[in-house]
Amino acid sequence: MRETSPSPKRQALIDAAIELFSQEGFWNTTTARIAQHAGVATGTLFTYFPSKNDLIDEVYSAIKLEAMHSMRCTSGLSFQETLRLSCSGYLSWCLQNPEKHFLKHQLYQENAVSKRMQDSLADVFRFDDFFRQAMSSGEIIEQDPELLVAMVSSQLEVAVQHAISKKLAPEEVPEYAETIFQMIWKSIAA
Amino acid sequence: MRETSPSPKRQALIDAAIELFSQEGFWNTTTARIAQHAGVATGTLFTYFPSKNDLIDEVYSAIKLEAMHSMRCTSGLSFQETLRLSCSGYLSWCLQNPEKHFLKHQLYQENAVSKRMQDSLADVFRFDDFFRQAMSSGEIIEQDPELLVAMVSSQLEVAVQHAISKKLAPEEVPEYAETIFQMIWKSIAA
Amino acid sequence: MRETSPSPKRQALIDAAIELFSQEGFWNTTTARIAQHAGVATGTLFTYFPSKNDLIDEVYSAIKLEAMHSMRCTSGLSFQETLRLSCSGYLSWCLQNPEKHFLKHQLYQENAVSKRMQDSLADVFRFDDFFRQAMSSGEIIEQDPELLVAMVSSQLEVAVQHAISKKLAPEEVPEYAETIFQMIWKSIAA
Amino acid sequence: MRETSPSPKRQALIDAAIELFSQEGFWNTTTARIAQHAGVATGTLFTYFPSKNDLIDEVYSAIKLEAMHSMRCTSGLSFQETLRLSCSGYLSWCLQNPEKHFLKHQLYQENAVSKRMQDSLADVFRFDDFFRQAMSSGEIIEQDPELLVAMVSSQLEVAVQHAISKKLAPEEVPEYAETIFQMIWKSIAA
DNA sequence: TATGAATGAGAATTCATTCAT
DNA sequence: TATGAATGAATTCTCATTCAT
Repeated sequence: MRETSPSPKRQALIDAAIELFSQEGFWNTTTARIAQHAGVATGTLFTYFPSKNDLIDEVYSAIKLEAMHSMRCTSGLSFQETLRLSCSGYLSWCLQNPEKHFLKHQLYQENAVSKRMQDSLADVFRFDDFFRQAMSSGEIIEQDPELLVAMVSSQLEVAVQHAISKKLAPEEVPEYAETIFQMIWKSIAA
Repeated sequence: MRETSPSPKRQALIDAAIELFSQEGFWNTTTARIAQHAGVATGTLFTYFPSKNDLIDEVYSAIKLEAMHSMRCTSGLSFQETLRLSCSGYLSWCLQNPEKHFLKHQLYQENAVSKRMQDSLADVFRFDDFFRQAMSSGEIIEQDPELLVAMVSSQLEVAVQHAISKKLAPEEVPEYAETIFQMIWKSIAA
Repeated sequence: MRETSPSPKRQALIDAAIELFSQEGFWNTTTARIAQHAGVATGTLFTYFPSKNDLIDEVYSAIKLEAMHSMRCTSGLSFQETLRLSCSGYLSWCLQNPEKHFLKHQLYQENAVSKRMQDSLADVFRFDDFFRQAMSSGEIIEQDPELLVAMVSSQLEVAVQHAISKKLAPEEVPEYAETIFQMIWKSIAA
Repeated sequence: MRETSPSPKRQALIDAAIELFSQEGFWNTTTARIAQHAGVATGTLFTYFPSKNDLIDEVYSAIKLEAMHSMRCTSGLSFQETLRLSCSGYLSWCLQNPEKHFLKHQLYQENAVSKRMQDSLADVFRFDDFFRQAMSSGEIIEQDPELLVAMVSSQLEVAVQHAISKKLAPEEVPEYAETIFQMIWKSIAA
């Protein structure tokens, strides 16, 4: 099902960057190490990415897109049900890709991602619209949608972090996800 | 009530570091600039802090202590009331010290703070014990106390961030704090 | 009368190099840009020129030859008349090809041209012989012919530079050329 | 008679730069080599000069000032006499400092010197004013003073170059200087 | 011949840290 | 203690040149 990747070296560089950034942190990872880890020459990195910062943008974008994809769910469901599935979908993805989850958080917090890339990604996912709708239909409390989105996101992040640090077994995830969802839902339900 | 600080230069360095780190980011601030901003010679920084990382630990510790102090409240109150006061106290402090709040978050996320310092601070504030108690008295849901503490903390962080970005006026804070507390409380109340 | 050029790509590369070198300077122009500007692949440059330095030699040679050609004049004239025509011819050519004139000077001064190429070109134009003759016939002062040639050349260069910086109009050129020639002639006339 | 130099390392760096630039050319000399040649660490160069370009400006300025100094002569003399002394003074200096003379020319031609520095030096020596005066008193031909200055300068440069390449003996210099002056004078005398 | 992705040896510059004063 | 010039390893990025296709 995978499309022929546009450039194996480019992908190798992104993969290497993800691995090293999440292991050593972004500022402690040199472009030389990334290239080496990707099995290419130092200069090759710069054939694909004009600068280290551009590489970071691409890494962040790639992870963010993948993460967002994990929350996509069938339409036609109620807001509550959609949110439930989104939460559990995201939780599962994070637990299967802990280093990506960590790195996404990290890059964002470190302000390593360019404003340009942040804006371009923000335009793609309009969660606040989704919440606004639920608000007008009286399902959730009346609050700034942006605040609610941020609240829910951060609760999810904490839940992920906790599950990782507790080394939650796969079979425990569904129940854990439901517990978390209940906490989240109680905090925003009308 | 303040004790005579052990060394004005040491404090000047910490203050300069806080200001510059929060303005330019930790990795973009050189020790030379910190010293200069503190009005001392470059070498002097190293008479007080063995390395840049030690300075960061001290900076983090100083901010964290101050932040924690803002949540201290009179004993003899119920858990709910204590939490309510803690939340509003912390929110107020953050809104009055946005750059410190920001920096605390930043340093923590960037893994710039040494494990040693993190552990030593965690020992000082035993929030989980506090939550454990409330749990056994049936006031809040049965969940890993660590998870609950993390959840509540992160919800507070989001609330702060949102208030800052929305430039909340001082007179609006009490009501905002209560709203936030309600959301938090609903998510953990038994 | 022009022979079919041995290779259009080779010529395109030389032309592109002339344009870019004179615009950005030799050391700031990469072989990749030259190739791109010439509409060929980066590697192609090296099928025609073993190295960047060889390209420079060729560029210099091409310009020098063209410049020298502008001074060729009908035989049978007196030394003075020949020199007068040479001066005005060279001046005209320079003013019509300011970037080539500039580049020729530049490459020469920067020692970018190989000794090999410099010698090989010096062999082609035997100006000193021409001056030596005039010297023995008593038309010009007794001095090392090499010195006189260099003097006259440099005076011409200055005249060109000045005309360019003053943006001399085409109709003013003949009079200017004559003025310059008078100065030159006075300095070497017996 | 020498004043205590403001910084021996700074001077050592300038001296090393002069030597290496004139031997290998500016673009082929790395900052590392300059530092090494000056007997200091690589980083030290940048304590004294913010960038390689700033070092070049300083080198050029130092040489230019020294060269100009060689032309200073007692006032109260006629224009012709002043020019004669200037020419011979400059010639002597160049022959005693061939590598500085060469480098000055080189840096100027390569456009390695910043416009800022060129302008600041041009303001110091107002040769054109000097020529303008002689022109109004009828001593030299009526021409753009800038052109005359450039002409005379370039004739001198050629004379220097020639003397160096011919390895003129010191005792031959006075006579050579006079010959050159005669050629120059004839070309501009009224 | 022609291509252009890949190479990797440098290059300029930075900066935490040292140390003689 | 305090200083700040000096250090030099480390970093990002460049670019002439190669070579498999």
